[in-house]
Amino acid sequence: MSEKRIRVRFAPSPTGPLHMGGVRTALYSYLFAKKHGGDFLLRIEDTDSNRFVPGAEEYIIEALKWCGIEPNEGVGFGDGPHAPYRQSERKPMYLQYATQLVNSGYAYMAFDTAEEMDALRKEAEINKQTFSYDSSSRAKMKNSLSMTEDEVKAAIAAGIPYVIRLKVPENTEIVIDDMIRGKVTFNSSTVDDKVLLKSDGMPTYHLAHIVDDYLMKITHAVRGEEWLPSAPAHILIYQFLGWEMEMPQYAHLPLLLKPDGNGKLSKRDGDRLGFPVFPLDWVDPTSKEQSNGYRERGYYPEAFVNMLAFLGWNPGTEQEIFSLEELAQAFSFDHIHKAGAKFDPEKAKWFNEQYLRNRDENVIAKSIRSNVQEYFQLASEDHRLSDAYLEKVVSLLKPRVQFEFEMLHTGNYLFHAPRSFDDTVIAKKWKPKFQNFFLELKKAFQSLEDFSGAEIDSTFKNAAAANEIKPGEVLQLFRVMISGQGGGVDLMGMIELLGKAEVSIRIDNALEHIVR
RNA sequence: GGCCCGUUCGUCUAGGGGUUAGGACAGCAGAUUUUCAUUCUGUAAACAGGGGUUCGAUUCCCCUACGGGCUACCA
Repeated sequence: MSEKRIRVRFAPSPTGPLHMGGVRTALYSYLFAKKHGGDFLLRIEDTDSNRFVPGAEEYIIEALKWCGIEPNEGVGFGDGPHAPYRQSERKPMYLQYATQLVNSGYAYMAFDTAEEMDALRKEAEINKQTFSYDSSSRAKMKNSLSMTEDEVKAAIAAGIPYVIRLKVPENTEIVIDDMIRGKVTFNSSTVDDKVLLKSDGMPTYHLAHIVDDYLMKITHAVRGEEWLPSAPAHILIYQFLGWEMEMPQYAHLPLLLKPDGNGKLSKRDGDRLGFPVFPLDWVDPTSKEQSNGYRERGYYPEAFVNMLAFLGWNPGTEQEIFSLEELAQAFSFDHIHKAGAKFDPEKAKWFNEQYLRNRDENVIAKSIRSNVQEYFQLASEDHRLSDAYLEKVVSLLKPRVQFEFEMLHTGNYLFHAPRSFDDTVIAKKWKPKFQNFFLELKKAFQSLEDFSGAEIDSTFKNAAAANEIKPGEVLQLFRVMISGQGGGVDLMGMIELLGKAEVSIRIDNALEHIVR
């Protein structure tokens, strides 16, 4: 094996927001590079000006940053020795290699118009066939192979637009050694003469990614399975350019499938089933259509990345929670599952829950403070915004939620007195004699010096005994009086947190509601 | 249609010629929590089908079925 430094690139097209499948491709590329102490770079493949979407490139960069999948080279990450990293800015380089291929007889110029091509495709369709521009048909087409030298010169002189096509040989075996699938064999007769350079002078993906991978000294090319059918053409290009020894190793990743039914995961599935398909929120600049992001839906980036890593890969052990560094240590293409993975939104939530549980209470408290203030409209000096108060809130609520933002509405009664009461509980449990009990309890609370959970608990039990009441009779009732709800966080903990004064007020309020 | 890839519990997956086919999510049941949630315990649940090869195939080979991808001057 060579001692070449491992270099892996992520090369998306700025045609819209980065799909979670794209993030996974970036993640695996990144992990592989990190595992081997190599480089990870971001290249923007913007060779199709028609599909360019403003803001998409910025979105890609921001999404990678949010995930912690940071390239050490490339667009948005300080460029590097192989700048520029945007293909539109590398246009002259591609022409050079396309010309080289034509001159060496491995490619040719084709003058066929879009209309002519469409007509041929339609005709083939009628006969239930597919038109293919290849060794079987190119002699009948208008190209530098079928035309005389003079005709070609005349066409160029007349300014007739042309493309450069790869001249794929007939009936030869092409084998690709994929890192995930092993050896895959194709017959060159099933590969069409792909366009290498478009009539506007821009390269297609086929030429561009190869020139760039070669120039940027890429050692491993990770991409989606949808590229496997064109891989033989890519191998041919490497051979024809004389770069066979420098060809990166390809890894074709399985696809991400929709949770229900069949087919690959799309934005529509997210809308339909209510889960995000993109890392960040996105608004389409022309249609104004909105797409939900994991970030805005309250996912921790660590949880999102961890979840994504396990969609098609496993560490070979039973450990499921991995930091990015641990993932990089454990990662290997050997453990990538070959079949597509159906995405499970429930498991995604579970991952977030795990990260929430493991997060320090004071960290969460700091994180939710401004949201709490806004949500409950608290003055900034309100004691409920203090570290101490918020940390207790978090410790009470943490086992009950999967996302930080859920704490606000799940635990709303920790921030304000109940505005309504669960009357079904009251109707079922209330007895007139309880009124006196709760008044006594309130007094007992007020005389308590140490208003702590244990003290509160024993005070409660003593008061009940004094009134010949079993604690079970009034416990849920008490909860409803304090929180308005029949269920919720630990009652004594809640009372301790709320404090003497607030609890007294709430008892009075509740009594007024019940007895009135 | 053609070419290519794939197929283990509902889902993500481990395993790999001889296993009680393991784990996780979701489900169900019980314990604990005088609530709910948490936690714990238990439980149900899978090798697509057919042929080979073999003493023995879920595992290797072939065929079929099913699923997916590609079949653009898009990536």
